[in-house]
Amino acid sequence: MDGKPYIAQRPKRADGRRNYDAILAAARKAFESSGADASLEDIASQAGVAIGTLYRHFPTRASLVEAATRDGLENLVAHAERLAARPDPLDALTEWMREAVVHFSTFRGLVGILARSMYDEGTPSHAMCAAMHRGGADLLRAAQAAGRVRPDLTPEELFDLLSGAAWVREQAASGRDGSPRFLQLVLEGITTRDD
Amino acid sequence: MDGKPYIAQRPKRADGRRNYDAILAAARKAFESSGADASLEDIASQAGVAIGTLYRHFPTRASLVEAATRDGLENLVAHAERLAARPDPLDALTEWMREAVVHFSTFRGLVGILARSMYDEGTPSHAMCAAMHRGGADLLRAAQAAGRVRPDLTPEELFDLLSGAAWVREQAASGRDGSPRFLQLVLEGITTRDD
DNA sequence: CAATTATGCTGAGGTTGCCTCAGGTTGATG
DNA sequence: CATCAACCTGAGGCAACCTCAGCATAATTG
Repeated sequence: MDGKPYIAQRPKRADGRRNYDAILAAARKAFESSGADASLEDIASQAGVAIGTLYRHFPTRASLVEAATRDGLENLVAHAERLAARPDPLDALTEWMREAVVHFSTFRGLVGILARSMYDEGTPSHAMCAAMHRGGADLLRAAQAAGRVRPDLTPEELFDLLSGAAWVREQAASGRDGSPRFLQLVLEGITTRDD
Repeated sequence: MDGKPYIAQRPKRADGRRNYDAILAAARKAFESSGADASLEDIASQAGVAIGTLYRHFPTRASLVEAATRDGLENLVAHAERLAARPDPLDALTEWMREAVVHFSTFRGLVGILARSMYDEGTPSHAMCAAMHRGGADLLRAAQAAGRVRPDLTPEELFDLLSGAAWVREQAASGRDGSPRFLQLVLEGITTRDD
């Protein structure tokens, strides 16, 4: 428990900011094409920067991943808040889950990182994961209150299901993406039957 | 399509067989404690063998993983056949899925390897995956024929669900294993309601 | 029981990726 | 323009991967 975990911050000097941005751009590209274990030295050289500079801005791989995915996940959280206003809470939950699966599988290896961050404070991505947890939990609660989703489902379980779907999508690299159907089955499984 | 993919075979000379077995034992231990990306040099030295010897017997990591998991998965397939004789086909399917999840998550990283092998011939584990596919598909078909499982569920989808559960279990390393509940939710989701 | 041979073993070494840190450079500030 | 904190560089130590030339030995054969 030593204060706050490092969240990469935009540096103050102009050259620092330039490099920070270049590294981030290179990292996004590399992660997307090679997964979360892309070579950091490649990323640095793609960004036109020495390896030490990369480590200055992003002391760990996890911190770089966090920075590279922050925007997308922030959007996801924001979307949850917007969806909460929808008249049909099951619709809202469904749409959000679909979107979440896509964001969770932005690149190979991300779901695993997020899943671990979810319950491990002191991880760079933990704050964002906690925010998503809140957003998802709210949508779930609303759907349950409306009697549309089985009431014994917890947010943790929801995220397990979600992560499972994202993982399936991640594996899908070439061809055959089973995640839409996976999610459909899960959704039909957790909704209450209106007979 | 070049003949058969390498499946590690027990070598002919006595010292060869000794080393083969020692490597396999060391590999099982290492995979279990460090995951599928355990150091091969560590494994070799634990087995009391030079690194070249390990590569002689197992030219790729995948071939070592295959050999290390073969027995367990063979048992799983055999069990599917035994279960097929059960009077209640839903019971049989349920029990087999539970067991499969455990075997799929023998060590961190295995599910991913199996999931990729499932549809990629030319992978060492492909043969075993195909056998499991058959076994699972038979149990599924029986449960569907008995009207106990939704008829539109394909074996591929079943394996996606199964792999998702195993993946969740894999992540559970410390505390919180969500896979039993995951599987329960999935099972309740795919069974037909008898109202 | 050699002699022969195929099978197997060794471990140095090339390659890549990780990460650190001592020393040099430069943007910001007054 | 002088100062200095912020920043950058890249060599180098470490670990893991994988290959291969040369040596060792189990099995076989006469």
